[in-house]
Order: sequence, then C-alpha cells, then structure tokens
Amino acid sequence: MVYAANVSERRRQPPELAISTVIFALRGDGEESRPTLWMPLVRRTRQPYQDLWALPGGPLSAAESLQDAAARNLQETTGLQPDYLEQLYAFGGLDRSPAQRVVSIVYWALVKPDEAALARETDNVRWFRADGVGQLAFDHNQIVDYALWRLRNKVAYSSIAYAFLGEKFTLAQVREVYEAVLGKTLDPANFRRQLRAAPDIQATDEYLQGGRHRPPRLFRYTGSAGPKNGPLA
Amino acid sequence: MVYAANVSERRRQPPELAISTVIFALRGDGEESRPTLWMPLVRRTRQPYQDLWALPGGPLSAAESLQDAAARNLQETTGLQPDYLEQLYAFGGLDRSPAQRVVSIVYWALVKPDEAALARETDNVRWFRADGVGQLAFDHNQIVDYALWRLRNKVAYSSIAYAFLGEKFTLAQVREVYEAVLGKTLDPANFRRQLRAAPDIQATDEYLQGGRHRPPRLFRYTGSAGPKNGPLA
DNA sequence: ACAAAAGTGTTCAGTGTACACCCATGC
DNA sequence: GCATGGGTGTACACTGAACACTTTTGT
Repeated sequence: MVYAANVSERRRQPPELAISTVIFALRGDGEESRPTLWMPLVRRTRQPYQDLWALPGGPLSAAESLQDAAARNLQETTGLQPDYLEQLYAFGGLDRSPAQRVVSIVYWALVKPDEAALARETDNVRWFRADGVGQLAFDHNQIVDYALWRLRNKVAYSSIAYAFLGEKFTLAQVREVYEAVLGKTLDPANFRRQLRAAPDIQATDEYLQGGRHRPPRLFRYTGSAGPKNGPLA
Repeated sequence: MVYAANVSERRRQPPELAISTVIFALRGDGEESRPTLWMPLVRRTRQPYQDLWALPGGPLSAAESLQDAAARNLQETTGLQPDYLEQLYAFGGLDRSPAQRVVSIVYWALVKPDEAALARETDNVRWFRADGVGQLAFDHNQIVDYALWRLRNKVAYSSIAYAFLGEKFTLAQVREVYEAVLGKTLDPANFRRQLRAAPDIQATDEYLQGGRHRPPRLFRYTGSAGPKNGPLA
C-alpha cells in the first residue's frame, strides 16, 4: 500500500506528477457591498488530509499538454471554463505529501461572473473568500498565497482585470475589480483618465440603465484575453 | 527499447520528469569591447538530437528538492555554483522529445565572473554568446528565448544585476551589466544617481586603480542575493 | 430641490531624461 | 596640456495623486 510506504521504499519510486489550479472569480458578497475575490475548493474524500479543503487537481494524462490538463481538470471538478489560464509554479518539495512524493505543476485561472454563476456547488465543492480559506490540505495555503501575490502584481501592470468582467462594463466596474484585488480604494477621476488613455478600451454608445443615478457609459475591451509571457504562446 | 516505442505504447507510460537550467554569465569578449551575455551548453552524446548543443540537465533524483536538483546538476555538468537560481517554467508539450514524453522543470541561474572563469570547458561543454547559440536540441531555443526575456524584465525592476558582479564594483560596471542585458546604452550621469539613491548600495573608501583615467570609487551591494518571489522562499 | 454617481479640469510634487559642466588621472 | 571617463548640477517634460467642479439621473 502506497500510503504505508516507509522512507527508503519511497525514495526508490519516481515522483508523481500532478496538475492543480487556483481559480479566482469576483463576487458581490452582500447586497450593497463591493465585490470581493472568491475561489472554489474541493473537499478531500480520501487520505491524506481527508475532509480538508484543497485546490482542484489531479494527475497529468499522457496525451494532453500541461495547460490542457489544467483546463480539463478544472472543468471536471468545478464545471468552470476559465477566461484566463496561466502557469503559476512547479512545487516539488520533498514532504508535500506524506506518502508518495508528488511534484505539482500549478496553474491559476480567472473566470468571468456569468461563468462563475454557472458553477455548480456541491457538498464537495464550495466557494470561499480568497482571504478566508482556513487550513487547507498539503501545502495549498502557501500556493494560494503565492497565487494571490501574482494576481495582485499582474493586475497592476497587465490587462488581466478584464478577465473578471463581461463583454461590456462600466469604468466603475473596472475600478471595483482593481479595488477588490489590490485591497484599496482608487480615485475615480484619475482611474477613469488612465483607462481612457488605454488604446484597447473602446467606448460603446450604450449606457447602463437601472442605476440610482446618472447612467454610466458602457465600454468594451478589445485586447486579447490570454496570458502574454514574452516568447511563450 | 524506449526510443523505438510507438505512439500507443508511449501514451501508456507516465511522463518523465527532468530538470534543466539556463545559465547566464557576463564576459568581456574582446579586449576593448563591452562585456556581453554568455551561457554554457552541453553536447548531446546520445540520440535523440545527438551532437547538437543543449541545456545542462538531467532527471530528478527522488531525495532532493527541485532547486537542489538544478544546483547539483549544474555543478556536475559545468562545475559552476550559481549566485542566483530561480525557477523559470515547466515545459510539458507533447512532442518535446521524439520518444518518451518528458516534462522539464527549467531553472535559470546567474554566475559571477570569478565563478564563470573557473568553469571547465571541455569538448562537450562550451560557452556561447546568448544571442548566437545556433540550433539547439529539443525545444531549448524556445526555452533560452524565454529565459532571456525573463532576465531582461527582471533586471529592470529587481536587483539581480549584482549577481553578475563581484563583491566590490564600480558604478560603471553595474551600468555595463544593464547595458549588456538590455542591449542599449544608458546615460551614465542619471544611472549613477539612480544607484546612489538605492539604499542597499554602499560606497567603500576604495578606488579601482590601474585604469587609464580618474580612478572610480568601489561600491558594495548589501542586499540579499536570492530571488524574492513574494510568499515563496 | 436634493443626493449621488458620472465625468471634466486644474494644480502640484515627484521622477525620468537630456545635457552642460567640473574633476582627476594617464599619457 | 589634452583626452577620457568619473562625477555633479540643472532644466524640462511627463506622470500620478489630490481635489474642486460641472453634469445627469432617480427620488
């Protein structure tokens, strides 16, 4: 039995290769409050770490690329199709798993609100606020921290914020994304000017109706969605 | 025999896990010219890609972390001990290797000039200019391109430049590092001011003698050397 | 009319860049 | 003395932050 393997036995086996994904979505938690970052986790149904929450993941199938494996696994466990998917890091510490050694190649994903609304929530799949996940299985707390760090960094210098939004959005909604991710408020006037200066934000001639005040104009993002990692795809 | 395996056979085997490293050092190539980026490569002595140059690498031993594996492999193949070592990316495309599927976790390293001078150059280990490596084995050209991209990015916003330099250095030497990596000249006056404003650059009371002109002051870097990736070690 | 968000204008401090200039050394 | 790189001073354009102000809607 693998789980009972002693150390010398374990040293002889090749490390197992697994794929996991940290998934982020923005959700308005209350009625009147600002949206915040959420992520889906799956409950462990086996040892080790049985009944603790963990990142969705699984083994790498032989006939699919790493990214495809992440997307498929994500789809199978949570029903989600990400709008942004990028490799985060390969975790390969010796004692990540108590039995067989596991090397995990971790991806991180962003999903749009309509997609996140479709996500099925079962007894073994539940959404958590990103800043309140509690104790997770394996080294997954460390992985979530790193993913959050990367998200906060990347939102500041790239255009991933739009992966959190639908096709059309108000500039205030974009600002809410930044405020939720960065955890601080931003000056609406200056933020607006910055976005207007960006070439890949196009104004539509539509306005968001139904609000309590002056209807804001809707905009569209015309840049590409996927990650741009220099010479990589 | 692994290399003769057909596709359906190959699909059944678990992917192999390997570690490779892209190593950068700065070398003055001529007498009077500016230093440029170089990297050591190893010659393939077996199929596939026999006789082509490739990144140093090898399989992951069961009892060492990913980073330790990279450092050890690097030491064994090139004799180098890096001053900076950081994970680059996990490459896992289906057709990276013609026979068994291989997932490579790639690191990148920077070595100081005294260390690079010690490096043994044999018939199967040779140094190349980073911008003229020719055709490499596997997808290693793509990997080198990505490592170069990361290096150029990171040099602009972090302090890795000092991993290319010895304990004491002139500000002009630091500038030469930036110019070699970024591939453009920088204003000496403004560059100097920027560095003087950095808190972890300390002036010594020594001067570099033997130059053709006014002897420049030597400085010391007091910051830490390793990669700082947010919540990761 | 009033409140509140949408949207515009203006000021100000900090920063990067260009470049003129002085300093110290070898030849 | 002269050439050259070391090192300092300074002006200017650009940018981000602060904030006053106008516009447009719902109530």
